Amino acid sequence: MPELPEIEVLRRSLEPHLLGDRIERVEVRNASLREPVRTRELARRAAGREIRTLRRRSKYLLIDMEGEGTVVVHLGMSGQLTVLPGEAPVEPHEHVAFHLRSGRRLRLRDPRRFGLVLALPTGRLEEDEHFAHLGVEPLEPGFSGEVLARAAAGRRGPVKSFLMDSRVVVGVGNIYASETLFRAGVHPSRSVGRIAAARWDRIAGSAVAVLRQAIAEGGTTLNDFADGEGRSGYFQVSLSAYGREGEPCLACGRPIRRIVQAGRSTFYCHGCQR
DNA sequence: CGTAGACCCTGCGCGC
DNA sequence: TGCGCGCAGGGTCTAC
Repeated sequence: MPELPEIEVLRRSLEPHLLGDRIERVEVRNASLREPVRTRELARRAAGREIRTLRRRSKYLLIDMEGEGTVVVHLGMSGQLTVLPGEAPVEPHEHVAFHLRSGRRLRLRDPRRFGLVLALPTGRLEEDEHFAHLGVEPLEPGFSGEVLARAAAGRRGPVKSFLMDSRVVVGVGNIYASETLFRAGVHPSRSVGRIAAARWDRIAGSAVAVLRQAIAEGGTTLNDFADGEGRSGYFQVSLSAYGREGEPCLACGRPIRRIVQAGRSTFYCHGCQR
C-alpha cells in the first residue's frame, strides 16, 4: 500500500495528535508480523514515556520517545496506523495498540502482516540492519541525477527495478517508479547502462515532482490507504500510467501498456517513453 | 558481486 | 451464488 508519500502523509497527519501525548501501555495482540514483535523491548522503550518527535526514513515511520527509544513502524503492503477514541471497538487484524494518556489509542491494523514494529535506541538507528544499507532520501538535498548516475555505474538491469532498489534511493515503490518514468519519458526496460547524464537528471527531477505532488494530494488510495485520521488520499486521480493498462496515454493517446518486471506490474506508454 | 524468482499473508474482484 | 484464479502499494532470501 504505502510508499514514501503515503508514509509522509501519515506522519504529518499523526504529528499534531501524538506530540506531547504519552504511551501508557503497549498491547500486542498478535506478534507475528514480518518479524516477531518483541513486546518486552517495545514496552521498555515506549511505555510510560512521552512522544517527542515523529520522523520518517524511507518507508519507516519513526516515533521518538522520551528517553533513548524510537518506535519504528513499517506498514508493509496493507498496514494502517490510526488514532482512535480509546473506546473504539477492536477490529480484525488489529495487531498492536498503543494506549495513550489522553485516552485515545494508536492502532496498527495489517491484514497481510508484512508490516513491522520495532523499538530501537534513538541515536543508533543508522546502525540497525533495517537502516544501515538504505540509499538517499529523494526529497532531501543531496538527491540528484548525478547521484543516480553514480549508483548506476557498473550495474545492469532495467531502470525501473533500479529506481525501486532502496540501496540506491528510498521510498520509490511500484506506483511511483512507473509514474516517475512516465513523466521522465524513459522506457522502464531501458538498461541503466544506457542512460546518459541528462536523462538521469530528468529521472531525478521527475521523481521529486511526482513524490511532492503525491504528498500534496494526500497520497494514493487504490484500495485502503488512509492517513492517521482515516482519510483517503486522492493522488490516484492524478496517476498517468499506473493501473491504466489499455487506457489512452494522457500525452499521445496510445494505449498504456503493462509488463511484468521482477514480478511486479509496470505501466508505461510505448510512444512517449524511450 | 548483481539480478531474477519464490516466498511471506490475507482479501478482493473477476470469469466461469 | 460459489469457487478458483490472479493480483495487490512491502521486503527478504535463495539460486544462479
